[in-house]
Amino acid sequence: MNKKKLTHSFYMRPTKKVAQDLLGKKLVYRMNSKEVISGIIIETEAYLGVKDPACHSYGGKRTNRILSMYLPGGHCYIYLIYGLHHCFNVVTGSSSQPEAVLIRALKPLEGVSMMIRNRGITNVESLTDGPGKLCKAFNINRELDGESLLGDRIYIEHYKPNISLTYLKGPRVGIGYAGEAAQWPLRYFIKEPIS
DNA sequence: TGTCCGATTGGT
DNA sequence: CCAATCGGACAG
Repeated sequence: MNKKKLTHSFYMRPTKKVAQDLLGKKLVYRMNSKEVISGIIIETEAYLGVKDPACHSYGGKRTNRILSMYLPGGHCYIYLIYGLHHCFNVVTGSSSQPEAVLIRALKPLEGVSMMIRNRGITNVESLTDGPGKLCKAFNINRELDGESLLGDRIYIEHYKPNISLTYLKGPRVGIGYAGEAAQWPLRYFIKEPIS
């Protein structure tokens, strides 16, 4: 099961399903031929496209920033938020459905020393426990926007945790402007600890 | 061209 | 609680 890259068909499924199923999977970033950074996905959020007031593509919006959302499932959608932090998303569904899954938190696995360097902190607990934090730890930025997750530079693998996982869900974070949609239980997370 | 503001974070 | 920090989005 491990070391098996998720395929195109995985990402083409309904966004909520992908968001939940990404929990416990392993995000791998190969900075170059030698250096590998990876972590287990422990928190995600689904963004449901044109019908979702919290989604950047709400109402069919199609601006330069969000063009990657209009790629087929299995691509990266990365944008800068608050002029300070990057957010990493996994594009889902067909190109006519501009939907994505935000990766909100990881449990660091490989390349921890590099994450510590990238983040400028030593506390491993808070290395990748937020969408902006994990991008900084992985040194991910908009240069990877639109990149395929089926290639060798960045991808997601199956992963077999050593313990059974407890799956939870709740309202998404930081989208108070979205009205009713702010209550939709589209945030998925795993109860710690994971090994 | 001008103004407003955000799928966050870190420090007070 | 609040500042940081900047580019996207949209109004004019």
